[in-house]
Amino acid sequence: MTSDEDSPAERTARPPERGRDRPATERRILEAAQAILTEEGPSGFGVNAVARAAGVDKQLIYRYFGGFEGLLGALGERLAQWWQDRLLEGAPATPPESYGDLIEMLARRLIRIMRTEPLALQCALWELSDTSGAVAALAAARSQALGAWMARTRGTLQPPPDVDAPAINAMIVSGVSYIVLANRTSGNVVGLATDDEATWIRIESAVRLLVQRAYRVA
Amino acid sequence: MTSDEDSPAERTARPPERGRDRPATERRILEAAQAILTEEGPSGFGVNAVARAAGVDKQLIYRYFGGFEGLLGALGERLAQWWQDRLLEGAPATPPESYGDLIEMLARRLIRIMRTEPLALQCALWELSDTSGAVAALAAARSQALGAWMARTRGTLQPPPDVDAPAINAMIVSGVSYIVLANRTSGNVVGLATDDEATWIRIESAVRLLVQRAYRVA
DNA sequence: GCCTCTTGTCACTAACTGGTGACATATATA
DNA sequence: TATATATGTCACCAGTTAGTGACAAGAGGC
Repeated sequence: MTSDEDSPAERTARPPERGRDRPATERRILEAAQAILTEEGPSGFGVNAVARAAGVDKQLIYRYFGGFEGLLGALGERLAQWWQDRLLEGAPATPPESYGDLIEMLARRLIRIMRTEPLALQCALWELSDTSGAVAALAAARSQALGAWMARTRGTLQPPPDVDAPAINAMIVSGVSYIVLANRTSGNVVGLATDDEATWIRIESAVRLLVQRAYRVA
Repeated sequence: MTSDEDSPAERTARPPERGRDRPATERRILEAAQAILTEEGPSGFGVNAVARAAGVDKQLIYRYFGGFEGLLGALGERLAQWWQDRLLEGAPATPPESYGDLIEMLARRLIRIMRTEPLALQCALWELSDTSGAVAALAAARSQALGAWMARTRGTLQPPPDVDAPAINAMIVSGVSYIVLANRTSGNVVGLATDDEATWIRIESAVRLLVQRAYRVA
């Protein structure tokens, strides 16, 4: 209980080292946020963790982004671009010959991205678990990226008129997403050993069979 | 700072009210755990919350179940039975006429359960998000229940020999699961407005089309 | 040189988590 | 009836979270 415990002059506030630069700091924070989400997942994502990873005081998150929600919004914009890049990279997109080919290509790309990019997995997982609606921006980003890829690649291809293409496509995309998600934690999805690489070839074949038979004109 | 603040004789330990009965208490705890999981979901599930809901000190959870993991194990056994009951209830299971009919029936039952039972949703969500492996018991319970229903209902039906039935079925079950899960938080899955009741009819039709075309002998 | 705004850091609160040791009391046993 | 054990409660621990108010110091305008 000496008098020095509350002597106000002792606050030295270690000098900020790297010069003061708000845009750079905001970028650092966003990059740290993306890294945290990638490596720790939604449950590890928070103001404290992001600030710690960015090497910055969390107060700045409140000042620059308006708190948790604002940070999520900014991250959403960043991830929208990220999704577009991931979808477009890889094979040079040889034009599909049928609507079924188009959806099959989409499914293959989705499998590749979700299996190789942890960030994609964590985003999907976050969208499923969040109830506050704050993560809606992330879901919108991915949905928009998928739509853009479709519009860009489909050309003039049309599904057979008697098939409910949106519903079929939702089932395909959802099925792929769920299998990859479940593989992250269990290695056995619905009786399929997803830790075996051969299983993924079977899954791609199953997708091919489902899509081609669904969209074949009867 | 009077002397009564640490006088040891003041610990009165309010009388336990309801008589001491370990089996009953264990049941109370498990019921509370199930209720918490149903209403709050995985993120709200914890020793403190369960003890609070059960009106019991959390110390008993450690004594009777050996902590968090043990509680999960016991809850898993309870939920295995729960899944079997949910799968068997409802329509009296008119025997399917084809393997496709069988899978279609399974998908319909799964949609009904996941849409009407929050507990089913939260279980699926928990399985996807847990990384510690502690929730594996829950996944095993559901998987086993699905398998039992299949074995019980399929009779002698066989899929066409040239189709990879396990992979196809995994895609169907996964697709249905993901769509219902995503509907919980967003109301718009992959461009489908899942908050509209008519959409679910479209989804069931899509499942029917996918399954019947996949399992029709070519 | 002085003054103001911005950038950054520190220190704290209140609430929560999983987990543990000590205590009180009802019940069964000797 | 005395004693041991099982059951239940309380109080705390160290660690975490989201969020806020106060302070220090660089940067630019006058």
